[in-house]
Amino acid sequence: MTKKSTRKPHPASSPSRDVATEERILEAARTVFIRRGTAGARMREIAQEAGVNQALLHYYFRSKANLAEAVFQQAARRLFPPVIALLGSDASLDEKVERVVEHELRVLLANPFLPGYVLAELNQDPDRARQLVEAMMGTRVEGFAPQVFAKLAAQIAERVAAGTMRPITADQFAMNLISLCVFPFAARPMFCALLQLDADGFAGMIQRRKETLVSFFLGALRP
Amino acid sequence: MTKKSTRKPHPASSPSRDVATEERILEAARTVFIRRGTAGARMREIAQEAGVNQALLHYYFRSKANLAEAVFQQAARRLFPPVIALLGSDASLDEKVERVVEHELRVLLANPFLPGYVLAELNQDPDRARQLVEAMMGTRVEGFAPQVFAKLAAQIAERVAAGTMRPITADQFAMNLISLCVFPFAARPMFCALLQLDADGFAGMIQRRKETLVSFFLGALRP
DNA sequence: CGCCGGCTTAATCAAATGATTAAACTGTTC
DNA sequence: GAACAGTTTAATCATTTGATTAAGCCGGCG
Repeated sequence: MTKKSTRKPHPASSPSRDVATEERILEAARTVFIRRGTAGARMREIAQEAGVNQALLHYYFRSKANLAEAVFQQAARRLFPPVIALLGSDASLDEKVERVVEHELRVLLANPFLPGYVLAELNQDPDRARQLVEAMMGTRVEGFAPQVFAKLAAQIAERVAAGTMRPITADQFAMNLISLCVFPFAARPMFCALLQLDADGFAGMIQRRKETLVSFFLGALRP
Repeated sequence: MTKKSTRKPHPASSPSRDVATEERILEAARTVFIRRGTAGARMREIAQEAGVNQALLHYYFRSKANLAEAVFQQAARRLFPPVIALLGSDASLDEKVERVVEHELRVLLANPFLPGYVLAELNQDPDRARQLVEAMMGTRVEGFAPQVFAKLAAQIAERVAAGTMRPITADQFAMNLISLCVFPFAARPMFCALLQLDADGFAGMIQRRKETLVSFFLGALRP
């Protein structure tokens, strides 16, 4: 069903598959892997979710491990490069804080299960850490981590010297900012249980958080 | 081996097992479940880790699900009640911040993989949320969440009225504090990859964090 | 001793699961 | 429209895995 009437001729390319089907499989794999984790996901469930036969998963991706890696790298590429780019940009520190908070809460509110999935994968499979950096190599996030932190440190030093900020290392600066943005999503089931929130209640709480988090963080940096 | 020479007679108790063996199994189960996650853990690996036969796992615990739940509830009981008790105590807000940070970083430094494991479980199995509150019922954490947050809110309102603190809801106060303490551990593989740290480097970074986190957090609350 | 009951093990089972195979289908080309 | 190449499917395989079974072990007690 949903067959493409216009099919590109692939004269000499290696086995070139139906890109729409491949995307449908990836979409289903995202859903199932994010819901169950890689170890808990079943190829049959992914096939059913995609509305195709199980053998097709192996036709497009060779193995479960390949499919899982594709999903993970895609998730990692969505989560990390934008933040690193923001932190490494030329904006002022205040602007960076504001933009990172705004960007993170907006993106994570639209994908509330991404952080839990990515963190679980990173914790359960030692190889995921390597795949993480590998996923970011392809994104040409100019400079990558070291330069970003060097730049952050320089900005901080400048403002500390000017007396408009209390000293903090770039590492701790970034870690605090990311923690405050991401952890509520990673620990979403915990907070929902403790504060007795449903999905809407959680979203509302994050909305209120948007208002307060920037001033909280900037307030902590005052001298 | 390591047979108990003194064995208690268990006249009318339900099948009472060798408590030392049971503890060895639980210890092994902790290790494997925390390392691989429940879905990724194998009963055979747990048995080998404990140095016993696989059938013994089923003799002491009926099923993998039972064993996994025992490990999870134990981990949850170690992580949550102390923090809730600290937050609900009679100490001042400043003292609470200081004590929570000190307690969390110390406990998590000794068990760096607990947060990742617990969060992964909560995200991958919807039933874990119920088991979480169930685990905390048994600990008689006087008052439980609602009272704790009510008390926090009262303390905050008092200091806000006195002009010594900027307003913040008790929810956000607690969420910020927990996020800053726990997230670096939950995202440990991520930070280790991004900052190129090994286990020692990570521990050192947390040590430095101990010095700065309290003043960072209290600084954010200044009016 | 001899047997009794709880503990432990080796061996095995049945179901689940990732992967493969061979056949059927579909649109394209000549 | 017949042959062809890429795509999709139903059926099946081999392995893994949680769970069970039946027999062995070991100390205590009569």
